[in-house]
Amino acid sequence: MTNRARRAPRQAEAERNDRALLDAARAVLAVDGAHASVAAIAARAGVGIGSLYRRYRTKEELFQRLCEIALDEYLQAAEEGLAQLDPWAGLAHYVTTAIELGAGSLAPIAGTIEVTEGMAEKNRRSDEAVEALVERAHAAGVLRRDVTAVDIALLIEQLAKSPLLEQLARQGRTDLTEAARNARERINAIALDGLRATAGRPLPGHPPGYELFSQRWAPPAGG
Amino acid sequence: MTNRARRAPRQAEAERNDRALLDAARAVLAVDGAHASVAAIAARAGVGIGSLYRRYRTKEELFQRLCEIALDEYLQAAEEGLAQLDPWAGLAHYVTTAIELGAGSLAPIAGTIEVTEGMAEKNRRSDEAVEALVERAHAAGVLRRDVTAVDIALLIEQLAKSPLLEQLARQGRTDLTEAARNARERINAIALDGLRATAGRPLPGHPPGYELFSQRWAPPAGG
DNA sequence: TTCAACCGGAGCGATTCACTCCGTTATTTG
DNA sequence: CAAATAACGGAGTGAATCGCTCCGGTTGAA
Repeated sequence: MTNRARRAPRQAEAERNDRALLDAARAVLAVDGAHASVAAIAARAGVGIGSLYRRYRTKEELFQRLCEIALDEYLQAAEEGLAQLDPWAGLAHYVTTAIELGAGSLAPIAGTIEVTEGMAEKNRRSDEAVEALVERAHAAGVLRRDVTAVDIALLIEQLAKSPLLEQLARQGRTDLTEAARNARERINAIALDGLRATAGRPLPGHPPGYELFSQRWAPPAGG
Repeated sequence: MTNRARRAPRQAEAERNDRALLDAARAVLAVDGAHASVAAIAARAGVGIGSLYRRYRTKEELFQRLCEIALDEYLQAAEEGLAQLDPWAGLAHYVTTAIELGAGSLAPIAGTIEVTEGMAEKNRRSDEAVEALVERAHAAGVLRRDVTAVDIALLIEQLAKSPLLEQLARQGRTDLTEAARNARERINAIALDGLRATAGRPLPGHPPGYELFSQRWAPPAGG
């Protein structure tokens, strides 16, 4: 009956659109946060809503894909850090890269989507790599002893969101984004210096447990 | 014509409700962020929506009142800091208090409401007090020299929002809020230590200008 | 030239929002 | 105790926005 299937006539365009959608989703999430709408994402990508929904059956599916990509990049950053010879430089590389990554995509949607097995797996491997980074830095005496891997993970999450950049984007003040990015780097540097072994009095309270950090993947209320 | 007007029959209840509304608004803003709805605020206060709208003509009016109260507290924290003899302790007092204040109320609505003259005035006085705190700390040699008052203001804004606490509240995991608060204090302490004169390499880039920070009061896009 | 695959976006139902309107309740006064 | 009235609560309203569907138009390999 059906003739031998033809090849897709506009397949190249489809692939370009897929990349554009993922990039646009990151950009819109960075600005609009958790309220990012599919319409805004499609518009930013220069693509119709229909095309978005041909590739991803639901909004959640798109966000899950985005999450997996971001987790890959987290893991890669941690491994890059381990590959560096200097323990402090390695840790600093991971922290700064993770902050930049989380700001763009992961932070706003963490906890709003269902966790896939692939995400959990990548998360586990990433945690192990960070733990190794921290142990190595401790052993070298460059990281203050009262700081744990969970402290660092929470610090990254705290610094990932950028309220100032979000607001500037909302106001359309693109002329100031460069200055805001500079300011953000300075703040990140301050926080990093607070992690050095030479800096500071003992931290208050007790080291936080892992259960606290892993909550960021848990689904919202009615569970 | 009209007899001499009677006194309000339920005036005491009205005053209690006003306080409850302001407290509830803070609590809801801390959890729901910018999407906090008047219905949620009224419910949290144990008050009907009608009662809220008898006291404040619009949602914005309520938020403006909240902002003015918060700005008073900012200013008070800065003056308390100046009153302390130890320059570092004074600065640390202001920073930690401001973070706590911003987290609860101001940060989510900054930039979404019109700025009243009273707000601008309080903001100006507060800025001056912080500038004095920073100068004193610089003079005493306890604050790293490459940090400016704007850096500190932006650091406070960055640390004010608490994504972890927000998410835990959204999940109803009230059992973990104590642990989260402990973790937050540790992170704040790390950042504070990063400000000490003893800690760290020179900061990257150049000192941010005031125009960047003052943007947080600017209204959204269509201006 | 043909036609399957891909495109874009108007439109749908559901949801949520800020806000209004009005019957009810509670306290003060005589 | 009874009358008067300010403050009460929340169902209801219209507008806005959301995720998603559906379908007529467009493209380009065969």
